[in-house]
Amino acid sequence: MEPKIKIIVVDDHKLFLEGLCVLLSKQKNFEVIGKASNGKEALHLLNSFQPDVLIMDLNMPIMDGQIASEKVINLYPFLKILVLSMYNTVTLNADLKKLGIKGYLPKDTDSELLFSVINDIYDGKTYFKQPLEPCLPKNEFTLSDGFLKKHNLTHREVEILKLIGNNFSSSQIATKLYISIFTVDTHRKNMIQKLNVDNKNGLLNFAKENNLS
Amino acid sequence: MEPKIKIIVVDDHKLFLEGLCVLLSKQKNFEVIGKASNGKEALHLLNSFQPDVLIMDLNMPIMDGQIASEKVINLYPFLKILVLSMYNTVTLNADLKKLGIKGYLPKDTDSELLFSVINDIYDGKTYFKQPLEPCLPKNEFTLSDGFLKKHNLTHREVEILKLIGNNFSSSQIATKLYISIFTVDTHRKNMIQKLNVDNKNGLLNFAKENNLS
DNA sequence: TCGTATATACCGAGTATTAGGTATTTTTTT
DNA sequence: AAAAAAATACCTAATACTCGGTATATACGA
Repeated sequence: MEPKIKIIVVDDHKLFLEGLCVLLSKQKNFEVIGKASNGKEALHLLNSFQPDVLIMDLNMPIMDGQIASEKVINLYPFLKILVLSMYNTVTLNADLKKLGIKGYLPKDTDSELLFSVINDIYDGKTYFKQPLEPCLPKNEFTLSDGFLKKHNLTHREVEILKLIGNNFSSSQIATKLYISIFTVDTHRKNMIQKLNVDNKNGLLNFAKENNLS
Repeated sequence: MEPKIKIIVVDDHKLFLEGLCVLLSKQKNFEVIGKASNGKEALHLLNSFQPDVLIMDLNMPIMDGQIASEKVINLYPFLKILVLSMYNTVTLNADLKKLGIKGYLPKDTDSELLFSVINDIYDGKTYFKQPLEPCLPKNEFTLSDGFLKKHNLTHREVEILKLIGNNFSSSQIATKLYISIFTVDTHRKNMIQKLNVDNKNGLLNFAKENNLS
């Protein structure tokens, strides 16, 4: 029997951390030798334990995953790091590659893919999941009428809300939708009232929290 | 031996979903009888299986957790729903209570608390974790110098960035920090350049993605 | 068909942000 | 002590957002 792949997992969401560890431990060729809730704890752990693969969440308090990864790589250049994250931007993958990280996966992948990527990385390969910008345009289809009713929004308003969430200005939105800037302003104004937020930033937050961007 | 508590888990992050299910299954008085990746799937599942407790994520694509919960409660008024979420706002708990949901927990709680809350809810109690606004002020202490260096930001800039992330206007920030609005503008301008974002909204996004708010 | 909801467009006045600067003081580092 | 970095303050002009309105055409349901 070949030796098990030794893994340390770092994530601040404790439920996710524990769940993931159990999931990995159930695989017969993986062994979770440690877990940490933030970058600092992870560095501490690495003083005592040397894993083959380090699974690291980005977006953690105390010490951000990217910074922690940087430090880890400086200290242990041959340690293979797999990054998990919720957000994915166009430049993120490039940044991670430059850092010397061996792989990236979004948090909504299924476990089978995770397992195979861990094996691949252990074997010296790399794997970077591409962000799917053009795919999943979050069109009308995915928006239930329930969502509209719940927030008392109309289709057109949500359409504009998405554009606001994607950081377009009123005049840009007006151009894009072939309507007057006054109309865009009106819709924005109405949404601010309906959603009970203070200003455009509130709409931006709402869009982000409801995955409208 | 008393009967096990039957549970269905709904979450779009597949890794989290699988991990959580395994975690729950390992407890001897829980039995996971189903899992779903969105509200629609959950409603489908409930046609065939009746759990004692439904664990539901908010913030899902296809069908949002809150809407799904509403529908579920209409169909099965006696089903106990426990909501998990990453974001927590002041009004969220109130909304959930009004809906008839039995409990709320943030996603970074540890498993022990989750287990005990599931038991409590099963026993007819409710549990709503209070949002901790004043706590965790994300002060200078939690911000590593690494973070500053990585993004080439200064302490003062991050201080202002946090306030921008918390939706304060330049003039409000100026008042709060006892400095001129011009100074705030300068810092904002510099950060927009340093972080390579388009405008204030970009800063808002950056703040949000880096947990600065 | 009649009302309601929706989408559209406009006005004015005030406030905020943005993109170019320049420039001084304070703090930190060498 | 000198140099570099950080924080401070100011200017102008353009653009964007906000809040108080009003108003019309169109689509949709009872």
